[in-house]
Amino acid sequence: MAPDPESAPTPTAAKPRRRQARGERRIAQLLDAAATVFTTSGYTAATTNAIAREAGVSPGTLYQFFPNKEAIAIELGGRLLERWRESHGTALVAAGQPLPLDTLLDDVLDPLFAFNYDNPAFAVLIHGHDTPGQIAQEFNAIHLSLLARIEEVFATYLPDLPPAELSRIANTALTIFKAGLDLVLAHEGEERQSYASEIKTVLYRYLDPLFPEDEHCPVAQRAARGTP
Amino acid sequence: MAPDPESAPTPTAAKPRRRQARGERRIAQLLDAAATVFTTSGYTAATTNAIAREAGVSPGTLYQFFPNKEAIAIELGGRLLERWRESHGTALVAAGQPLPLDTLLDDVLDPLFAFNYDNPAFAVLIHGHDTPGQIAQEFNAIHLSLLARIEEVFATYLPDLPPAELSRIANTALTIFKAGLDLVLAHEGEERQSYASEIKTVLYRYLDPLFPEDEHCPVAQRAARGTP
Amino acid sequence: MAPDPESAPTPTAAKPRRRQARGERRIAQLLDAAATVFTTSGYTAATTNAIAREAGVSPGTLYQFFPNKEAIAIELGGRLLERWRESHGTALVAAGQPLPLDTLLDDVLDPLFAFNYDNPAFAVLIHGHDTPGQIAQEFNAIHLSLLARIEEVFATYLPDLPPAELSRIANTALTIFKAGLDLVLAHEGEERQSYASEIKTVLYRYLDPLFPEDEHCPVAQRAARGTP
Amino acid sequence: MAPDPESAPTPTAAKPRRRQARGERRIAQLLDAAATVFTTSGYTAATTNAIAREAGVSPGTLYQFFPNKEAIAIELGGRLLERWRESHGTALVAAGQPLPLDTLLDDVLDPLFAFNYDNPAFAVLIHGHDTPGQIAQEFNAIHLSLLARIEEVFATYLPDLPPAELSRIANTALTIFKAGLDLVLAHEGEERQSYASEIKTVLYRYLDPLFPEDEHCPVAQRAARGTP
DNA sequence: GATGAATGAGGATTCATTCAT
DNA sequence: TATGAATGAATCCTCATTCAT
Repeated sequence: MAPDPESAPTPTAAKPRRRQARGERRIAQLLDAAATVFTTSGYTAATTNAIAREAGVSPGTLYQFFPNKEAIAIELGGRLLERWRESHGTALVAAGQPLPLDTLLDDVLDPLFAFNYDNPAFAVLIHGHDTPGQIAQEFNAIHLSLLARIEEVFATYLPDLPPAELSRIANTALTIFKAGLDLVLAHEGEERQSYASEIKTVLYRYLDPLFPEDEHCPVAQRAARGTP
Repeated sequence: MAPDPESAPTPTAAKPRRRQARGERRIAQLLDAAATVFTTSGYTAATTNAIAREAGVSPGTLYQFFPNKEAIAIELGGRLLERWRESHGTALVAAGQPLPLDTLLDDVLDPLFAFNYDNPAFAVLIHGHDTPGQIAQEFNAIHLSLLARIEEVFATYLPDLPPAELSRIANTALTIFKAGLDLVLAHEGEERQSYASEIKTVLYRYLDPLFPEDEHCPVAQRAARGTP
Repeated sequence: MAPDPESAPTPTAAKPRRRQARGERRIAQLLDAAATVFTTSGYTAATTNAIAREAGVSPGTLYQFFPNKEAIAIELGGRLLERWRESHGTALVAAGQPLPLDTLLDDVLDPLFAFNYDNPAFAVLIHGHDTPGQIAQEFNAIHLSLLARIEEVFATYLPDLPPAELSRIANTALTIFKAGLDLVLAHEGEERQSYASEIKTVLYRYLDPLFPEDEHCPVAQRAARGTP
Repeated sequence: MAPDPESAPTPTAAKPRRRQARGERRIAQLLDAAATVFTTSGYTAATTNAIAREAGVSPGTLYQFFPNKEAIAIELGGRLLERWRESHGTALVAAGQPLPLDTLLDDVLDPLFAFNYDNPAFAVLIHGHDTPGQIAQEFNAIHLSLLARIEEVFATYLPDLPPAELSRIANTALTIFKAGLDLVLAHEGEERQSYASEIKTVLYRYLDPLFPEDEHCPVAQRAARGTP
């Protein structure tokens, strides 16, 4: 049993910092466990008891930090998204000038793939096959924020495209990426690399004709992508 | 649309079989109900009671025809696949000569999209996000058979490609199609048409560079696809 | 009678364990309930809901402590066996010198009968008419261990008997005892005593001719048994 | 509800013979099936559907002849008892003069064992471990009728015994026989024979001291039984 | 009579969630 | 806070029994 050093009913308002800290640790612990369990079983089949067990705490403790199963998934998704943003997400916006498409794809997708290798729960949650009603909603929001980012980037390249089309292209690209990610994650080692390349090729060939010809993109390079 | 055999008791024809008739009708009814429920909730979250209720029968009746939930999904998947094969599945093999890629894509994907508009459960099942163990197995088999078909077709165009690459390309194409299908099904009316086109464009641009230049494929047509 | 730990919250002693305490109490409670229900309905017809109800808890609580109905029966059987061993089981081995048969029978059977008066579930489980597969296995193990003990004792009296015969005799004696036990338990008061005597007589007369004549067993005593 | 076969409002008394005949065949079929299933699974675990299937008829048909599961067991038990009586049951009463005990035991038990080899369902039903309430009652009746027969026989040998004791002895003997039967049936071939002998020995030694010494029973023979 | 479909209450078991300690 | 016991509705599935044909 974990000894509770805080249990003394001292009427003095004692160090709330400590509490927060421990709470945060617990939450992280629980979210890690949730990530594992969701990845293994999917959202619906995952049980809160399994998550608590995986986290090494009792079910009661879990509910001390999350009001219900849904909230765990939402918080986990949010944190993963945030983690992503913190580490690589700004790269493609920070870049002052437009990059050539293939560079752009490498710059964006390589870390995104890498991130998902390390955080497979992200794919599980963001996909949202499975996740019922309310949750889907919540993750749709995340989806939409990704979408918005993509549109933003595309818009810098294609400022004249009608918004509807821009949206459709972004949506299509994101969809291809998400599906491709599953494909990539479903393989290991060299195969995985090959599939990652393949997905980038798909996106390159899909998007290339849309992008304006510019000097940032050497012909040789494009040709290489175009006919492997 | 699935014909409702329960509807009007037309006094015309249909007499020869008696005993099994009611049962067959019930099975169809149950599978229709299952399709609805699976589409709405996904496999894991779907309950056999919900399926029975949707079919307007008692749970016991359901179990008279199916040993368990899994069997329902498998039978439903099998029937949908069969229905598909009966109606359009042979088209792409029946074609004597190789078609130009865009025609091929239209010929194959248009009916496939159309079929999935009418049978949204197919997408749910074939995707198999969610579906546990044994089922995944079962549908993996369907997936693999589709894959084999695609490889077969591609092989007629690209006889010199190393098998591993052929397999990867087929897998990638199928993945794009399946993901695209979800995207398409997620929209209605004109939007849906636009997305269907978009997916065909993705696949066209992905596959076109792989396909040999030949007279079946007029330059003008390809150009149109290449830069819309 | 099983002591009821739930009864009066005597402020004396019993404090060292807290957490597990309630659980242990529940388990005992559930096993008591199971004993009652198994005795009343037999294993197959007993329902876990009935056991839970009898124990005054919800079905969920039962499953917090036992994975399934089988486990309850096995645990109950194990505990009863253990309880038996703790209280009287060693008597017949502890006895340094071979006793005369009638003393032996009294020493062994009287407490065994008494134990079964208080724990009628033991007979239900040990008999295993009814209990399907895995359970039967489990209780067969108990049966075999009893058998081994009996053979052991008989062997000290009859070291020259061929093992096959020894085994058959032990098996027969145990069978008679078990059947007799049912007979005894089916009666009350004086009748019960008479039947208990009768069973001992049966066993005495069955085994006596096998046992060597020795001075431990006065003729008079034997004659009394031999012709009542 | 059990259909009343007499209910058809046909004013003409039409060939009831044929109907009866077919019905009897069905009933026999069903009872055979029931015997098999009860023997395999015990009464509680046996299902009417399983019985119908084993009989090669539909569940509906079963219920055309029996109002419920219980009735099947009762009828089966009754028929087996009757079959027993018809074939050997009268032997021991028909015998004008009292036989020596060992002859009597051979005469009675050998065919009884043989009968049970061929009709293992008899043991299952008569034992009535398992069988709930009402049924047990019913089979208790059969048990009592057997008991009465035994008492009757014993009474011819021991006319002076107080009825209570007579009853107890008969009950004990029957109990030993039933338990012994299980033991015997649980073995095959030579083992089975050995156990059958052993049970007869048990009964012989139990009953012998009760029976009056008489010239029907040669000393040599008795000695053989007494100390094998 | 026979069939097989239909029923629905009930049984084992699970799981999100709450509560006493 | 942490614990783990408690809950009970909901799940999947079974089975005795009934009903339409």
